[in-house]
Amino acid sequence: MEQLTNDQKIEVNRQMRIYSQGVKEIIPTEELENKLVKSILENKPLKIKLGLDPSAPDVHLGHTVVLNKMRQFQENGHIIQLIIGDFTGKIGDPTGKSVARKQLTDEEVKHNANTYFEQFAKVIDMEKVELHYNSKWLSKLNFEDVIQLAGKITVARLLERDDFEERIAFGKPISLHEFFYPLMQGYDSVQLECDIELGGTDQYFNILMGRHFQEKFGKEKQVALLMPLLEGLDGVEKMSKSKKNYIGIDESPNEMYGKAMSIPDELMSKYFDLITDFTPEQIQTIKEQLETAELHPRDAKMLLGKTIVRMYHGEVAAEQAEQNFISVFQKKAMPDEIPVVEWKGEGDIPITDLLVELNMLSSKSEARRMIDNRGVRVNGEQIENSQLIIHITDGLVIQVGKRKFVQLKQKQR
RNA sequence: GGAGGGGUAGCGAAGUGGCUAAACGCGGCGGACUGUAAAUCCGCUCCUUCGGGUUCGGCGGUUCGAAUCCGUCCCCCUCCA
Repeated sequence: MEQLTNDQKIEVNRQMRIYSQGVKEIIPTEELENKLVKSILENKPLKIKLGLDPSAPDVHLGHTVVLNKMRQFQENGHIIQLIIGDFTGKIGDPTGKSVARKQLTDEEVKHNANTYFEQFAKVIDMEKVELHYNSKWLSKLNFEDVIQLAGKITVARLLERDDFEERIAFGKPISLHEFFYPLMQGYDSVQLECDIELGGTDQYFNILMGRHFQEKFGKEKQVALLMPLLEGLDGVEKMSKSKKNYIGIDESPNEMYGKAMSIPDELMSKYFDLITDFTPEQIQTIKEQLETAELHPRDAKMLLGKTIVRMYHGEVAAEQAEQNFISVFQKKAMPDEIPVVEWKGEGDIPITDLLVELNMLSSKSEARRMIDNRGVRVNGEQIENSQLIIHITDGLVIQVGKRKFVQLKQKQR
């Protein structure tokens, strides 16, 4: 810090402030500062690593927590290194559940990677990203290399990982190959000489492995920058595709808005913190108003919903989504836009068959139950008889539950 | 290599020959209330042409009848070496 001019000091502090925002943990903070100093003195951008699992390409708001942070680095001229874990993906991150992971073909990996990129482009500048596939170096290691790598870490150290600890405590199996996941991920950092690795707090262990192995290989250690995990719509579990508690950044404005409205109240400020583009001051104000009950939680949520839609679909879509929500869910009107399904058959059909054929429900039994539970409406009218035969007419609106609507359009012949 | 324990619905967990399509809890879904929040209450939670059909790790057998008994295979855990 001493060798810096005043302006440069200010710059370091400015960046430090930005990067610390919303972060759960920086390990260690001083090193991040040192790296920034060095970067400025040598006029050399820092390399920021983000590892990606190639098997689940749907990008949701949970991912944007990290992506937003990436963008901040990018905006200050640092380099993002995206690593597609095509090799690692074959092993499977230890999750306790995925015992054997499906082996992806090269095409699938490519396709998934592209899906990521298209969606990432909504948050970061993909033109300026450095792209790597870790099979490039990992697939070249022979058994001896692997043993040597394994020799640089102790079993006790590996067992510290929460997930392993837990599984041992509960008598759950751990396959040996799972131990290699952190090794490989750590080796990636060695290869790419990463300065900083970003990730969710669930990546704590893996990211620290990067530091460990860099040191063992005589490289400068990377700084771990851990973002909080964003709980999904259920308010309990981490947002994830498999839990179906996510808001995808590709989803339609109405879906996004609606889902935002079902987020538990307690999570409001966290969402504002982590996934909106508001300034810290704006967020602070919202938090205070929520606390003093000046702002109704529902209204805060509407603002959140509108903001999310705006970020991914623009101002106009945001306004429309809000209007749609108000009319459909607050005033219980029909939505403006109902998915239209062409219907080739004509005449009469049992209601249960219709629901299944429209893919609104998965079996006739389910349809029958749904009707018995008063969850089905046709043209706004609640159906009470599951034996009902429906006469198809053009424009018929079928509703299942509160959210699922379909409008029939008779096919012209 | 040896000894023991275990595999039941999305998950946890009862059930050890018919009354079991399988208790109970969680989760999920629908309804009421509301703010598509929380809490609460009610209902549903394998398929079905409503006759029945297919389910309890896989396969085969015993039996009028099997999640339950027998054989075999697969998988998991614990302890000993």
